[in-house]
Amino acid sequence: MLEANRFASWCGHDNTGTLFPADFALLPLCKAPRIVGFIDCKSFCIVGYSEPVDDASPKPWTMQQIAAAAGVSMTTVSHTLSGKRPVSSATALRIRGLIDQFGYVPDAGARRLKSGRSGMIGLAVPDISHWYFGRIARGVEEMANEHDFGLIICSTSNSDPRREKRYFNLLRTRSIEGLIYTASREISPTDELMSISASSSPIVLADEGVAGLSRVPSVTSLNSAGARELGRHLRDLGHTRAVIVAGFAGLHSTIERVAGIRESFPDAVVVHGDFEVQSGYDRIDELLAQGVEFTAVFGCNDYMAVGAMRRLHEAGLRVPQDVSVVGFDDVDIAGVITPGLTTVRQDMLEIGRRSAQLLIEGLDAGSMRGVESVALPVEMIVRGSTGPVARG
Amino acid sequence: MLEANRFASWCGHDNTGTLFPADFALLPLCKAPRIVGFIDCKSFCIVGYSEPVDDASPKPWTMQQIAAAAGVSMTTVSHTLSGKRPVSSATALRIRGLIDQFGYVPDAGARRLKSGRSGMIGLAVPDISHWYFGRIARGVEEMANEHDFGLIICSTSNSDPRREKRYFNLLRTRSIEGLIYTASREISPTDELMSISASSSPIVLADEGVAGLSRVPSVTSLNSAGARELGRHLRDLGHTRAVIVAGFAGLHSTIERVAGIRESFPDAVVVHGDFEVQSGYDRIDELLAQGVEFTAVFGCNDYMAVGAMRRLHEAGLRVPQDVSVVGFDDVDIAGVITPGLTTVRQDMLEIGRRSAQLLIEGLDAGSMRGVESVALPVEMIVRGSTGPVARG
DNA sequence: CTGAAAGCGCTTACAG
DNA sequence: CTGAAAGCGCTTACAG
Repeated sequence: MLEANRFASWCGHDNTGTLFPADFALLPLCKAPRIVGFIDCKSFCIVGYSEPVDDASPKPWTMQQIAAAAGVSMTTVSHTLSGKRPVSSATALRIRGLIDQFGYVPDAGARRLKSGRSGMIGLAVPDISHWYFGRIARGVEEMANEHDFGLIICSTSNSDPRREKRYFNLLRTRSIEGLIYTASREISPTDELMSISASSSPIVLADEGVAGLSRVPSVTSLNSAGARELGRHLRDLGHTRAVIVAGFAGLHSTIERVAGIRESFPDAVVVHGDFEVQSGYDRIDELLAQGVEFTAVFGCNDYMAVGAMRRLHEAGLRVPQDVSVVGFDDVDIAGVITPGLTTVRQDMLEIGRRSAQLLIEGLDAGSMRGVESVALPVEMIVRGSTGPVARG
Repeated sequence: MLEANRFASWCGHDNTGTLFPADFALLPLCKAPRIVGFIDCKSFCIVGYSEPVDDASPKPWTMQQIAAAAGVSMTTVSHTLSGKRPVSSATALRIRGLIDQFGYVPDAGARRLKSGRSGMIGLAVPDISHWYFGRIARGVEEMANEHDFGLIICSTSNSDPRREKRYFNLLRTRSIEGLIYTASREISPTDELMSISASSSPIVLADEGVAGLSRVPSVTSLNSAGARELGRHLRDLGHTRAVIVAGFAGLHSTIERVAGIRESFPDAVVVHGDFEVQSGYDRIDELLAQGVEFTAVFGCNDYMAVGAMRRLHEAGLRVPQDVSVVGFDDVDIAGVITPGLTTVRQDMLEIGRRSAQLLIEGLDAGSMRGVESVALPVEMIVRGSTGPVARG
């Protein structure tokens, strides 16, 4: 009591309610009191708080302090929060009141240390600023949120090795409970992913399966079905000479899409781009220079198709009168450009959602063993970029 | 030794090196040994590991186990890792060897519990799948990575109150050390943000300042300068009758852009959209129906400008011969559509990078007090959507 | 319905 | 150059 003048406030309770001096509720949310002494733990405790230092980050309240203020044990506070065992309603009410008043929030790290669960999942994508991966991310986040998981994003930046390390370390340090991985290029068997996933870690592959990782569940589109449909569409329009601007040669999706198109165009010329507009432009440029003749262009994604259209336009070739062009994905711009791009719509949002769902399923089950891969249906969208082949 | 048959492996060392049985290195990375007994802590320890249960998530190694294997204290292992005090090079070498061999990674949660730092920052954006916010996210992530911070993404989904709660709780639970907040609409003074930021929490506003939060640093574009330039451009082309399809009325950026344009077009009609393509379309539709006459349209962002262009096209009005259209942002499609959209380029990537930089500065300094807001320059990009006003 | 106590896996004064 | 020990803030058997 010698230091009584340092006490700025006190709180007390009897077993029926809680008493606070008027100014107590006005304490800034983040200003943490130190318990300086106990008068009677069952009914009163003295609480002091440090001088107003709203500059440095103030220490948050602890469960210990809530317990002391409520005159109960931490056990009871903990159970009031978790609901894992009954707490008398009077006590619970009092504790909850204190928690609200103090603005107490349990420390996530401490919680995690005991429970072993961080409540976080990770998403590794090549570039979060791409529309395509952004949609996946949004789907993942929606589903994660529905299941009370937080989301940590890691851009792989098209395989920067330092970054690759980083997100797998998130898994290792238990910062995240599971990882959703979206491959951008072929994954070499030497990749860290291979060794990690070999030990049945909680990993789901989104959008792109990886050869040799059959035990890792994946969520992909039915690429072959979509490509087949596009092929038939152009075949039905009378086209016979086609070129395919494919993606990276090692990717599952590329292989599947090329195969699907080839069912209708077995002789189609195949060139490879990198999924960006410029590469579509460049490939068509090269083909034109080489004198290759064609009336149809398959872009393995919309961006390359757009690049192709631009080069055709510059060459004085009209779309679709002279050349028909199709893409894949149905990105936001596909319907905005003129002519609109005929393409196959992938539901990227759903790919993200389902990926998260599979991961969380596995997490809840304690193993990815029973989790099955998913292939989602796609839908052809016919717009103005395709038309009947020119006569003559 | 009665249970010797349960021991699958052992390890030992003398003070010059480490000895392991051949199969030891082949242990799956995540299979954790339990220390079953010590023969001589200074030279040998017996390690057993559980039956091969590659199904359930296996327990990772602990620092305790590394220390035991190396015959040193945890203190020394910890300091070998952190470098916070000298460790004899022989010991350090031995410990590092063990760490590599075991694939040990320190537990992030435990580390955080002691150090009080999670190494994570949060980013709250309305919708991560939008190109615009995706660019910000990417910039934030780049900078965060450079400073060894992880990034947690929270979509605010245009102010779903449940979500709003969630990301501020990340801050409260110490899951993240700081938050970058991108407002999508006007922030009401009753918002949680207001109360949180009032206590000088580590928060940075990206892209959009908020009235009444002067103490919270922000990173924005020079909206008025960009808008002024667009206004002059159209004025120079001879336009006099303009309409402005503005964004949400309460946003700083909207106010600034409208003001900038009005310097050249004080009488411009102002209508408000929601930044989406459809609203640009709808507003022009309404104006045409009302018989409003104009030769120039200012979209407060590119998407609305694109919507406006589409409606004009449908009305048989040519861009730019009959009506000139400008946008703001220079999103990816601005250069792809025909005609290309004249607009003002904002460097969203840099907005993200700088926001993260300010936040991390404040975090390192222990306070946001000295952190100054930033306004980034913008650049007008003239494309085909603007031209001289039609004579007559 | 409630509490005392152990312990999650680290870091860091304190003491050689 | 190194170690024993306290403690970060919780959760959870164990014991009433």
